[in-house]
Amino acid sequence: MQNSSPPKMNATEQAYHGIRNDILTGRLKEGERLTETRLSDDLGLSRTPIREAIGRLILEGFIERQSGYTTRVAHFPEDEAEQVYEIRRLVECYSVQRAARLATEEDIAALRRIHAAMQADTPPRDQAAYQRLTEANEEFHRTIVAAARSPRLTALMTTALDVSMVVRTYSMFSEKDLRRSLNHHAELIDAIEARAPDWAASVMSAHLLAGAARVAARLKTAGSDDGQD
Amino acid sequence: MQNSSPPKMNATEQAYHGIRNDILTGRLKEGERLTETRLSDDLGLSRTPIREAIGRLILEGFIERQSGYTTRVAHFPEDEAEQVYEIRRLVECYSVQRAARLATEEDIAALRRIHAAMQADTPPRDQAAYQRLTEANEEFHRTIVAAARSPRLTALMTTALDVSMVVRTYSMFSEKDLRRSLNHHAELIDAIEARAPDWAASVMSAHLLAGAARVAARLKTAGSDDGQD
DNA sequence: GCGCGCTGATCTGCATGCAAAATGCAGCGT
DNA sequence: ACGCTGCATTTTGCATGCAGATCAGCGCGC
Repeated sequence: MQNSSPPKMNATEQAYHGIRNDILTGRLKEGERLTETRLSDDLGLSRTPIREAIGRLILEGFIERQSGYTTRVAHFPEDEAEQVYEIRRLVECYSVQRAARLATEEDIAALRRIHAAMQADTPPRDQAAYQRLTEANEEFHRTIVAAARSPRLTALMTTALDVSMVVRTYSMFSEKDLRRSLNHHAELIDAIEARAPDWAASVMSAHLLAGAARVAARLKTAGSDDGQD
Repeated sequence: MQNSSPPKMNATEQAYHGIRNDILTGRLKEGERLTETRLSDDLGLSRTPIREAIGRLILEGFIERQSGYTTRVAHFPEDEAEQVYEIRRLVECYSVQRAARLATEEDIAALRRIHAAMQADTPPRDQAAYQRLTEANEEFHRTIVAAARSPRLTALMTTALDVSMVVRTYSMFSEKDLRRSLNHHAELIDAIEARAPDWAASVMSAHLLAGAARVAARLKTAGSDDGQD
């Protein structure tokens, strides 16, 4: 199910995304023991890329080393999604504050470009459009963090935002949600361009709290049909 | 200079700490190109642990992949230390808020134990005492984050707090600073025990801002005698 | 004289081999 | 019947080998 769509990816990335995906979709259950050999067999790769992927997943908290030679899938609390949104709120509100002070014209132009692309895909006509929206959204947020000109934040983001995909949000946005999200993005750009850090931070906070609320509402109703890609 | 003190460490950790140390002390200069072969020669290890260390250092932002086969030491902005303290403030204030709600009796007992050990070493009589203080301090903060019961936060912390050691702060604390820091710690424990999230967060904020101010003051005066160990 | 393509050297990504450490199971002793 | 010790197996950590990609310097053409 995840084999053919991204054609160009080196073995380590394949291993990383493959294992992570298997954890998120539940193919690898919480607490299950992992061995490099089995994973390398399952994914058709050698142990080296598997090792590197496992190392990263341990750093990110998806996998835990118990003692010596025992490695297990981590156990996730039920408030995982809420946690991710809270942490993103901390990091991204701060980032956008800095971005409002430090963003260059190029940064702002890039944001506008991404925003335009997202508008063109709203409402999304097919699955591919959803895919593009999700990726553009990530790119948008990543661009803001990059505009904050802090290598530390960027490094944190590659951990935290990747994690945020735990809940592949965009595929469950209603059109109303999507439009609101787009409006937030537009307002964020305006606030950055106006060099108004507090304005930008407030919008970002609303943006992420809205996202969190949507996920929370969804988790309350449905609990079964996840794991769609 | 970093070879004999920690006797038990596997090759990957050795590589990680070795390279990171060489970057922090300036032995590897900003922008310098790195090759696995040279590093493995320098550190007397094979390429495999070097590769894994490089991978982690890239995630943490110490090293950058330029294009294809070119890997360089990252370039650090001058406000690096300030950045680290700001990010820690975001993450740790939030952590201690959660800790104030979720900490167990064991967590609080552990904090008290660490605190007592730090008091016993204050004022520090020798270099070893400084070392112990630094480590106990890290352990204290890590314990608080762990008490927040959020794997995400913990994962973030292993990136962000490790980074914070960029500035090996404790060796430049005056006795007054040390006492204030200890008082903060004591107050943090009390606030957590009293289940007072906002109180705890405020103290943590003060604690880290005080630390940041100290570093800032130091960077303003001295700029030469760093790189001690 | 200067730019461009080409070739050799270098470097990374990945696979595999090997030794040491850990696991777990069976047989022994109590 | 139960716990413990010892051994076979498994698993990781690290080293090394190899192929493809990249880089750097040279010669050729303009």
